[in-house]
Amino acid sequence: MNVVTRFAPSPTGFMHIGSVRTALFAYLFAKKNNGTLILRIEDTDQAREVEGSIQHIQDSLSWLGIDWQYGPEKPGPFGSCIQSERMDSYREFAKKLMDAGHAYPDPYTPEQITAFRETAKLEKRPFLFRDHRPETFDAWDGKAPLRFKVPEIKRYKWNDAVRGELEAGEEALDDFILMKGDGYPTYNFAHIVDDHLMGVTHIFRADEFISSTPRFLSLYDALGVTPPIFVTLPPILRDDRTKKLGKRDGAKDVLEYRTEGYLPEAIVNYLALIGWNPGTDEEVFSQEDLVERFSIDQIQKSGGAFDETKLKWFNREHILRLTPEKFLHYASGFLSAKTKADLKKKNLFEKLVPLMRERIQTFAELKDMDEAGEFAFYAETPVYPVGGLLSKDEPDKAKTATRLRYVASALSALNESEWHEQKIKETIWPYAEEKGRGAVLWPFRFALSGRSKSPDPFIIASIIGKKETLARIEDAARNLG
RNA sequence: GGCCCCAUCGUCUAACGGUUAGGACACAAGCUUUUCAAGCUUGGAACCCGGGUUCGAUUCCCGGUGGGGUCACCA
Repeated sequence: MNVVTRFAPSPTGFMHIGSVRTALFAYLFAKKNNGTLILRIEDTDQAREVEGSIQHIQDSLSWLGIDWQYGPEKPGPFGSCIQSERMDSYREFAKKLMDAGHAYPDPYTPEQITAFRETAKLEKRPFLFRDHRPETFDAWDGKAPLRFKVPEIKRYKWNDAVRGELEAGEEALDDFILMKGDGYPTYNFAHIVDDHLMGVTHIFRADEFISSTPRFLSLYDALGVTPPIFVTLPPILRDDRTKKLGKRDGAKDVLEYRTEGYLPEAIVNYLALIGWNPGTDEEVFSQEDLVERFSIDQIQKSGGAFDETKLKWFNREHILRLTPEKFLHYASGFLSAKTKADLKKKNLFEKLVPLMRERIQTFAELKDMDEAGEFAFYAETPVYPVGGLLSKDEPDKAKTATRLRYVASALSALNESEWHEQKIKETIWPYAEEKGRGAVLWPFRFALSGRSKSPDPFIIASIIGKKETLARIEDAARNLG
């Protein structure tokens, strides 16, 4: 089968984690099967439309590496991928239904409908548009709301690729609106027409649509169209599991994760594992791995919570896998211009990659570290209180100065080719063992960094170089008197 | 409330009738080459409840409970 999937957001704002996951699964499945992914914009509710959303949605998907064959700027053989530009199709199908006796113009005003609903509410029963259907009706003028004349109130059973046999009943069926008073189709109608016209074979959707499936099915029946395969995804819950993740309660714009220093591959990796698993213990995947392994029958039925802590762990795993060049590229976006310039001037930027990499989970942490001055001492001689050099083990100034002078003289014996972390460590270690690690290593490290918390002295020394290392140590010893 | 869906450690999950119920995140302790990270080792931690079916149920069936969803001229 030639697979065609679609992701069909409404342009009502940004994309959150939940909608991204739906898009991702549709993408993975299409890609895996050399199929087609259509990005369809469902903009039939003018009131809710938010300016710029279409671009924002595309930016989000692109950032995540999710690409599509047909979209807002790439019409398909079926025409535009934006519903507001497909009005002719909806009118045509509406007319077809009307002519076949499956639809009729709504004779009531919105006020009357509201009154019906109020009555139902007072009688504590759900409002369904059933016994309000007029005996006879005029031809459709194309302006009045058009209602579907549901052929039969019955129980529907269908098969879902994830959930298996599902059923829902008559309670969901009534003469629902096909075309609204403003001339636009409803979602219920438009998505069915489009999926049909676009040849969609698999609908990846959230599970909130299960309960309205009987409506869709009754419409497919009336249209004489075979429904696509439903692939219903489990919900993503808030981290407290109290409800489905949604824009209303805190779900944020997925692009915010970019600002916060997350890698798109980490987001994709983590999201793929909420509601799907490869059937093995492996967890860290590249996008290519995911495409290769993805399959519908490993999709989960039950909902899963979105846990940002685990996302951070995935982010770290992917940061660890970045090439130094890529790491630097991302890091550049989070370091101050001054820090970058200082480090580059002394040729230290590349040397710091392993150090930076092992200390962060998100790139935003690099920004925090930078602002806290945790990189400044590499390029600039640190200024610090002399007392900081004294360790708990060795509070005596004169003795600390002696230790430092010994370290300096031992290191000065090394030539440039020996100036690397391992050799520096070997040179100092026996002395540190003899005099007490704290008594030697603490002042050594503090002399180089001027900070009570920093990477170890050997790595710092190897980064800033022999000359600078000796200068800093001698300076420290001199200040101690 | 009616209807629908779901149910394994705190969280994400493995198991497709027989396992000491596995892994990962998180957490705790210990180790490690001063500190901060990282790393390593170890540890605690789950089959929602009740009935069936079966030689045997976490697994299959039914009921309950709990959670989620849905009842628009929104999608």
